Amino acid sequence: MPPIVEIRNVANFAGQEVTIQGWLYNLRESGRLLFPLVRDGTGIIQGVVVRSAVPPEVFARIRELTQESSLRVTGKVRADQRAPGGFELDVSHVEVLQLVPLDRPYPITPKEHGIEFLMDHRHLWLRSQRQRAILGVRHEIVKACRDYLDERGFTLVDTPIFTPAACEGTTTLFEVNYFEDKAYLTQSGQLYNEAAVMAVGKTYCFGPAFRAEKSKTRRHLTEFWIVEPEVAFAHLDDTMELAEALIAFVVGRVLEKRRPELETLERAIGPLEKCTPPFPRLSYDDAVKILQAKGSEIRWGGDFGGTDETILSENFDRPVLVHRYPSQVKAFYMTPDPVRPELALCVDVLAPEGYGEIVGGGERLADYDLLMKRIEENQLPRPAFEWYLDLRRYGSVPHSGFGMGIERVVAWICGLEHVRETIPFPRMLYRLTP
RNA sequence: UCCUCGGUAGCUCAAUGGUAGAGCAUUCGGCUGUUAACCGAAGGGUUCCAGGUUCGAGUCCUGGCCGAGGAGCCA
Repeated sequence: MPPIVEIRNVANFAGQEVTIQGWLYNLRESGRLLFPLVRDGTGIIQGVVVRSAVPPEVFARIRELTQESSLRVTGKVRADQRAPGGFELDVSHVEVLQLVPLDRPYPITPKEHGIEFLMDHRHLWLRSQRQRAILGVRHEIVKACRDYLDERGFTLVDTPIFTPAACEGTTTLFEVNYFEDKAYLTQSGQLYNEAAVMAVGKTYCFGPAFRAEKSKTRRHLTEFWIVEPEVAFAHLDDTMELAEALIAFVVGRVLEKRRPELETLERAIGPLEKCTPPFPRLSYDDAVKILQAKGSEIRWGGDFGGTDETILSENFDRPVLVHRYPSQVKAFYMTPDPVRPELALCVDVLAPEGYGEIVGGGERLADYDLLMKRIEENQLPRPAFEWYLDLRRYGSVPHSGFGMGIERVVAWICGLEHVRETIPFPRMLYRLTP
């Protein structure tokens, strides 16, 4: 029996007989020649079937194969200049596992399709080369985040998905029945991170977050993934350095390990290669000045719109850290700047090329009285925050952290138009299936 | 939630108010090196739904449904 080989490894088997397990990607025919293209999740290889060289039933069986039929195909690996990937398979035998029926053919043909059709068939669309490349880059980004933090002494502490109240009070939450009670799907692990960090010193959580806002843009999902590191005794500058280093590490890892995927996506490498520290730092004050000079309607005290973020990031060739926003546009738990108390010790990182905010974070309020005041000002339900106040009663220390939205990072690194392609099964305002 | 655009063959799209079409896909035929192969032929329609105007509606009007792009909000 010939060995079962993954397509990505066929170069090691040149001249040998191998079996490949996969799906029919396409079939071309030219007289007494058949060219079945087989994919197996690791690559695509072109098979060559010469009518005179195989038994008639083998030729007939391959000829009637339909797109995405599952199969095992056996043949000899041969280097060939004409083949994409450099190798092709001289087929001698085929075993059909399931033949896609003629009266119900595979819906996604190797031609152009509209986004609605593709999203309705997302479960099949994932098989395409482009989507497989995105899944690979996403995996690498997630792994890079975890490797970076794990190697620096962070402990992963999982935070709950069901929560009793809003983390930030402002955004809309998904409400669910929780036996006789109401619960909400988390929008951030932030508050629980603050409890965990007092236990382990450096922590992060990595999980899904949910926002029930009716956002309808290329940057929004209702369910998205976020990595949130938190460090005890860290100040704003420390968290800015951490965000910068993490982003640079992630980009570097993708460049190192996922070149083929970036090529499939036709992603320009140059802009990614520039993403090395230090990243430019920009105060909110200066950012507003730049925006006003470029014709934005922004006034001091307001938050940036998507267009503002794009204008700002276009001034730089790498991610830009914007710090010290007015407290009024940021969450209640931000520490005020001791020099200018109307500002929060916070930072947003804007990705280059108009991809917008990928990181948001800052220094948390460590003072009990001030935090109490903020909770009251924001009319947050105090009982739900008693445990959070405990963190300021029992050995409160300065601490800082941030959240990085995985989908936006994937969209940026892959050069995608829309975050809907960055996650296997996107959840959006008008999209709950498949 | 608001603004804009769209819904016609399996897919992507055309069609001055006057016989509903093309490319691709599918089936059949041809080709011994094809690269989203190519060449020839065939089959394929509740024009999103419900009303209305008209001799006549895919086209015009009203309402609804579904989707896309953007805004606000956010990662």
